[in-house]
Amino acid sequence: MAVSDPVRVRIAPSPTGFAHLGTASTALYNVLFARQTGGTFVLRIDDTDMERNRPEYEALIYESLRWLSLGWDEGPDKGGPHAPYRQSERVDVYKEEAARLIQQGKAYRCYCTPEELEAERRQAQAEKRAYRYSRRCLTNPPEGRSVFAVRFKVPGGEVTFADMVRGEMRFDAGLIGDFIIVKSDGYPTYQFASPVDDARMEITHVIRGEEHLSNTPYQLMLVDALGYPRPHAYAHMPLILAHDGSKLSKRKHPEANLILFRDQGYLPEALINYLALLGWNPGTEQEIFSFDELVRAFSFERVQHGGARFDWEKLNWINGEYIRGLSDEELARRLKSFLPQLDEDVVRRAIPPLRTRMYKLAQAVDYLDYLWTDPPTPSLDAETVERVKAAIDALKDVPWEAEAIESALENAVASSGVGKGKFYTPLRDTLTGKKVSLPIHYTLELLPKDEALKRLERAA
RNA sequence: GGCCCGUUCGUCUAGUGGACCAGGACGCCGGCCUUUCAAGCCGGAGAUCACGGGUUCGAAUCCCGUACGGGCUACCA
Repeated sequence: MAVSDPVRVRIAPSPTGFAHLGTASTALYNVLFARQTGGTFVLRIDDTDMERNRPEYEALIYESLRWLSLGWDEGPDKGGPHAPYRQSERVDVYKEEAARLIQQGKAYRCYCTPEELEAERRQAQAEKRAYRYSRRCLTNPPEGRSVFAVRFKVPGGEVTFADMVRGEMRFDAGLIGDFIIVKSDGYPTYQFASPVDDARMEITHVIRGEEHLSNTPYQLMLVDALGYPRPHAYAHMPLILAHDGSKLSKRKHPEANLILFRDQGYLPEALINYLALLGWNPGTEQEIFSFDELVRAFSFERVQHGGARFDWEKLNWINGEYIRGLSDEELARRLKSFLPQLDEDVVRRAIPPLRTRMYKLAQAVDYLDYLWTDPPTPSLDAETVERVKAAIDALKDVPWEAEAIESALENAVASSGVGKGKFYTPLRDTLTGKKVSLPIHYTLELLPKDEALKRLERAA
């Protein structure tokens, strides 16, 4: 592959579960690099696991990536010069390549049953040696069997390659046993399909998670055996870790589901910002980055080598920063789907007191649900009831607008002989049924005047 | 077991031989503001740089070893 080739990168998620944080993170780094170099970003669906694939998971990948504005230039839904982009639709390609390898003596059929392989493995373990396939089907194939997988005959030697984050990598392929490239169901394994497609789709830079670092020599041997040019470089990005330091996985960590972030009201641009900072840093003290700033600042040299724990607290802070930075119009627009019970006008009026109080959009519900639910009427002592009555009197003839309400209330407080806290707390309780609310004048104003007065009179 | 990657405040990190008895951010604690809760502002605590050996006048920074964590080693991806 010539160095001057236009950059082509890709992600290859498998639709075996919801789209998760790791997919977003890898996609982000790929997109950043593509935008930075004027390259092309390809989405390839890696659906070679017939047991676990589900079409709805593929739809979720599209939905999640689009939500994050991590759009692709070529993919199953858009087509492109290397279609199809779904591996299940490229089985002929892999079969053809496997046949070529077999013909050239670089791969062979393996008729071993899972039980036989398991026995080999056990044996090796018992003898305390590293397990490698015995090659019995190469040297002494069994007779009369028809079910087979295809194994790559590992040539051994040393495999070296350039990693943009870790530098020159070197692996001893002598330690790698012959591995399966086509499963007995006819579908390719990841180790086979991935490098074949990368080569055929002319991927120039393979940017993926660190879990694939040790897989790279497997794939490079295949690329060489097939006679394809190798990618210019790889970049193995640090893993996102769960709180306990283990790799964030779909099974163990359902909270890594991207759709859940959207549904809780994390802003896509805030999540992107946080993800970029997890494992990479600009070398300056800047923390908040627009997408364009990320495109300009990102570089693989400044990528962390070790995994990073996902920290909700910091994400919450960044998300809050973004929420506070939104215009009233924009915030109202984004809040809409979280507050279907409210008129646009009410949402709009709620924004000034609301915006500094949320670190995620779904919290608006906690502050505003008193507007569409009827709180229980508190039972107040005689003295408190007098104050509520005073509030009603003060409010009765006031224009229903926050400032007017505030000054009317302040007058009532002044002549009540108690402080604001003591005066407002029962009002808040009566109006919302909660101990925490927006400032009392906003709490009142957002409610229709008759409804507000009704609730107060009920308690008085 | 083998191979690979990693290890700086609770967390994310700055740091590439002397300016570091280690800087920033989140979180935490205290104060101010304040009707509650936030936001904002001010201040503070918090890291013997995993450990042990080297190299060097000098090491968080270089080398070796150990420990710990993670990944891969599947007819999962």
